Amino acid sequence: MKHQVFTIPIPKLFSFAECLWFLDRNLDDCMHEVKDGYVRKLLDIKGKPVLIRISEIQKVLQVEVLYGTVANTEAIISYIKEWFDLERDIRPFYALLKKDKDLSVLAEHYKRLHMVGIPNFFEALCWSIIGQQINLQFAYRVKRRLVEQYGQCVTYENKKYYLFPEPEIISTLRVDELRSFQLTQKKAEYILTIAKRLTEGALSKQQIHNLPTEDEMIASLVNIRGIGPWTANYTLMKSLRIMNCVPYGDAGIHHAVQKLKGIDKNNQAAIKALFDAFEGWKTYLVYYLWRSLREPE
DNA sequence: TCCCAGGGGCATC
DNA sequence: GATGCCCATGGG
Repeated sequence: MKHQVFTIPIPKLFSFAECLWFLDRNLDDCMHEVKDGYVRKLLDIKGKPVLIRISEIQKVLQVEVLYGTVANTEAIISYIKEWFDLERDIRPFYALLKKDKDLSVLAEHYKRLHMVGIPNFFEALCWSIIGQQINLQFAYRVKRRLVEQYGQCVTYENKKYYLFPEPEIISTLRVDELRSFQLTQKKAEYILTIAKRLTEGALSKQQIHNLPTEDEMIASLVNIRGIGPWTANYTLMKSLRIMNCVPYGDAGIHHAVQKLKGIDKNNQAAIKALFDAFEGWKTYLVYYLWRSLREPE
């Protein structure tokens, strides 16, 4: 059977190779597979699993539907645009980077890198809670176990591809069932509560997105147990692509500003001043600082 | 052994 | 509102 294939134009300042590098990062993320210049990922398109393969050919993204069929490709295209923050013109951000002699190297090293997001709101929340205060490799293992146990799965060429578990499924679990994935008691409770609120409709991505200001979005999220300022900012940046999110206190940011600008992690005023110079692009500065921590060197 | 990791809640003052 | 403690596991 012949696969559906279509293309998506890409903006001038966009690097698919940088997206792939970010997705791979030898961190063993179970939500996609990166190989030989392409990425495969299972999507939920109108309630049905659809496996896609994305590669770059002659300055367009080529999308191949490997499993499942779609009546029209709009839903897939809009997912990819969101995933890779594809339509954002990042030239103003580069102009700001170049103004700072210590940070201009970021523009040179990670040329045309766009933010790779987590469009699935529940996944973004769970991931940011799982990742709190533990090393990332361990966090990825916990996530993988959870996904492989409760996420919808499609097998293609003898490989398994997963959707992130639905909140409807997670909300029916008991705390001790979640704890068996090596979540702490508290984290298990947090994730369970969030799954229930999403299932009941008391919380949704759209509802948060509809709030008029970023401060109100933060306040609304922080109101939920388990979500503090760090998690709220992380989720807003990765899932809703809000552009002035800074998870202050983040260990990675501390390391990066120390390395690049010699700012001590306790010098909160200097850190705030640094970000304030990137009004409208604070999220991208966070993202590029994190990226700089994983420089192969 | 110790400290820390892409934190947050809670008690205490 | 600031501070200290707890959670829990694994890596360096």
